[in-house]
Formats: sequence, structure tokens, C-alpha cells
Amino acid sequence: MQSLMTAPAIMQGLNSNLRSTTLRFRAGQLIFDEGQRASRWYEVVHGTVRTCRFHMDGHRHLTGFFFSGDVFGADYGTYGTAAEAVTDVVVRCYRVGDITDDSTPKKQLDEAVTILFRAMSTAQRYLFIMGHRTATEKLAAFLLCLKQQADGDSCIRIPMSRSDIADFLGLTVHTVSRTFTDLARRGLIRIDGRHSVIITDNPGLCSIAGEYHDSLAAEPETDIHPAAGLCLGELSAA
Amino acid sequence: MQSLMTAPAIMQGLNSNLRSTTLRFRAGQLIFDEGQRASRWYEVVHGTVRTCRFHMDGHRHLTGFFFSGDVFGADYGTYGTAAEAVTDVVVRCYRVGDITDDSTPKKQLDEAVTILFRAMSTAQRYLFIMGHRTATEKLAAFLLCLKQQADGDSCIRIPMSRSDIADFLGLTVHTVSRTFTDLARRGLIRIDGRHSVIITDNPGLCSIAGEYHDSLAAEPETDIHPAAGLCLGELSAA
DNA sequence: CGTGCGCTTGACAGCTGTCAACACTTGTGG
DNA sequence: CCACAAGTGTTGACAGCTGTCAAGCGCACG
Repeated sequence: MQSLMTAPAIMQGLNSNLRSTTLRFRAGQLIFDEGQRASRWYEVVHGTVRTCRFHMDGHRHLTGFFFSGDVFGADYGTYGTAAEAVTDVVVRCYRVGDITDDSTPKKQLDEAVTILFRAMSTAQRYLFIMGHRTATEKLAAFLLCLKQQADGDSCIRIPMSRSDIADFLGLTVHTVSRTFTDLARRGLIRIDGRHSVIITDNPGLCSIAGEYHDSLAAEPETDIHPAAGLCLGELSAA
Repeated sequence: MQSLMTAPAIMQGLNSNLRSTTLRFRAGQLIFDEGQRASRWYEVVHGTVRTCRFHMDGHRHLTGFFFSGDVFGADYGTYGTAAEAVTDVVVRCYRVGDITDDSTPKKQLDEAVTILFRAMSTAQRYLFIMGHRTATEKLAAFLLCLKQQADGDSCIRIPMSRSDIADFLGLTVHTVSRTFTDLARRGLIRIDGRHSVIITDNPGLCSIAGEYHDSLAAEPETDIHPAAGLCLGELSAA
């Protein structure tokens, strides 16, 4: 799952000659909307961003969370997801260069295509897991993912709401809440307010997350491009 | 879901100057394996092909079915899925040209990238659905998809086994079987042996499949490239 | 301090996986 | 042609999980 929340550094390479603008958004504010022309891509300087889609039945699906250093909005054509500020955020904003304009070296295109293929691979794995894993396994993996995000500190900050987590993992708020409580009751975590959790039994949590976490975080064949782990959210097309 | 089972004609354009070889496989035979170097791509001449992955826990996940005219195995680097013959099949086999070699026009690269982005979009939609739809909805959509495959004929041939369907939709064989029976009991379909079904209430089936079917088959913004609907299975990377 | 929102918790029902048994088809060998 | 075995599909009983409905708690904000 870790790979769902990291971003393609390659995009930066493709646009490195362009200058950036720094923008601020308040928590909850829309950064860009689904379907808008994807004329800019963003890098998180501070805070947390989520990307989401809305479906015909009204359900919301979060496709990724982005933290300091992560890139989002690197879509092609139009944005395939909306992006919203989870917390107050500071982002750097870059103009999109046409990925296939004449100034782009073939080698970078090659890398970009490779990244896309790998993102598809990740999506497939995630797909499988969404259909075959329990709420407990999903949440355990999610927490381990946040831990990794926090440089491995056992004290995890959870910037997003329960409903964000639910819409990301394909669960309901109730189930997420119950599962948090359950993990705490089993001594695996200690809940410290709404936005903070301490992992008290890391091996236990890992063993629950098990393959779920492994199969998303650890990609065996990383020989082609290290930055190829992609967030689903930023790879939607027009 | 229809888009999950069609293929990128663009790949053919990228390799049109190469000659093909015709091959035959018996039902159940392996065409290529996950992880093998993706040196060839295939076009189904006759029969049905499935692409699949195996996961650490032993579970199998089918990522796509391919029928006459469909292209599979157009992966980049190594195959991200295995391909197996569902029935006896005849395929045409093409050598892969490097997508980024100097002879490839930029315009085609542009189209290839677009297709990849759109495939990601499809994957995301599929992702959402896998987590939020019931067995009945999934199977109804699957049948409608097969119907469309059969040029709209209400009498559908189902070449694959129940367990193939289960592994494709993220269900168990039992649930698939029960759901078939249930749809028949409700008068929506008539089961005619293992490999044939007659849709007796098309509107009813559509209304069950509902958004599931719509959201996968009907892609609103088809202005960029008509062949952009992709099977998940053929877009895995090394 | 009151209101509202997010979060938690409980009761319950529905769905689906698991376990188990059986029917049907296919293929093999006598 | 029949007997048998293996594979596939169907069906039932049951349990576990998760969504739904409903209520209540607690923190944040005005």
C-alpha cells in the first residue's frame, strides 16, 4: 500500500526547467476538480492532500493521500480525480509540459511509459486486495503505511478523518471505527485522540496486514525504476 | 466492464510492419507465464484466452478474458500476468518492437500514453466497484458484458468455468453458482447447460447491473482515442 | 454554555465464505 | 457397453463479517 501514496519523481524531471508557484489551501478546500484540464501538477510542501472521485450512486472513493514531498495532479489531458486539502496545506505548483513535445528525450518517455505500466501493476494488486481482504487487514496495512510515511516512528499522526479512511479502504465509517477499537482491544495499538495512534505491537500488526502490506509495499522487481510505485489517484486520464 | 475485455488496437499500429506467426493451444495450456520477458504480443483468432496472476496466499486472480480479435500480452518489459487458453485457441503472435525505438513516431507514443492513462482510469473504476458491489450485480454485469461480446445475441455462450468467473469477479465458485441459480429463479436468465445462458429479461438484468455496467462499459469522454478501453490484464509491467 | 459534527458503540440483518454433501459430466479402463 | 474415478457444478447449513439503523458520547467552535 505504501506504493499507493508515493509519487513519480520522473514527472519532475520532465518539467524541471519550469518555475513553480507556491499556493496555500485551507483544510477541506478544493485544489482541482475531476474533469478540469490538467494544466498543472503539484508537490506537497506541507500538510496532507487527498484525491477522490464521486460515483453515480453518490459514493465517494479516495484514490490516494499525499504528504510532504509527494507529487499529485500529474494527469494527462484532464484530471481524473479531484484533489482536496485534508489539512491546511502548502503546495508547489508547476505548469505541465506536453509529455510528448519535441523537447522531451525519448529516454524519459521510456521511463514514463514504464512507470505507467508499473502503476497498472500496482492497481491490479490493489484490485485483488480490495476484493479479498478484511477490514482489519486493510486498516492494519493502512496504519503501517502511515508509520512508514512518518519515518518509522511508532507514534503515528492521522491527519485524515475516519470517513476519509473508510472511503479510501472501501469500508464504512462504522467499520473503520469498530476496527480501530478492536485493534486497540487486542493490544496492537493505543488510540490517542482522533488524530494519533501509537503502535504497541508492531510485529503483530505486520502479521495481520501480512500479505496485504507486503504485496503493495514490497515490489519484487524494482530494477527498472525506483520511483515507479505510484498512487492510483494521479494516474487518471481524460 | 466491457472495457476490461477489449484491447488496444494501437499496439498493432506500433508493430504493423512485422510478420505474424499462427499458433495453436489446447484448452488449459499456458501461452506465456507471469514474469517472462514480454517479447511477443498476441491476437486471438479463435477461442478464448484468460490472463491471470497468482498471489502469495495461493489465490488466483483473473485480470481479463480475450475473444476473437482481442489483443493480449502487449506488456512492457516482462509479462505482468500469465496467459492461458480457456478453450482450444488459435492465436497470431507478433514480435514486440521497442515502443520507444527511433522508428516510432511521437504521435503514436502520445496515443500509447493516453491509452495507458485511460486504462488506469478504468482500473480505478473497477477498483471502486470491486469493493462496493454485490455478487448479483457483478454477475449481471458480467453476463451483459458477454452478451455485448456476442454481438448482442440474448443466447450467450460462456466458454469459461464457474471458477474462472469467480476468480475474475472476486467471488467463490459457490457464490457464483448460487447467483446463477438465483438469477434464473428470478426469471432474468435461463441456464442452458454449463456453457450457455439465455437472457430472458434484459432490462431487468441491466437494472441489476446498473451503475456497475454503465460505469465500466460506457466511458463518457471517448473523444481522445476510441481504442482506449483496455483490459487490465494486458497492462502489467515488469 | 449550547450546538453541531465527528466518532463510537450496540443491535440486527444480509451477504458471502467455509464446510459438507451430492449430482452431473467426462474420461478411462475393463 | 458398463464400472469407476476425477473433475465440475449445485445446493444446503452455518458462521463471520460488514453494512444499516439507531442512539449516545465528546470534542470543537461559536
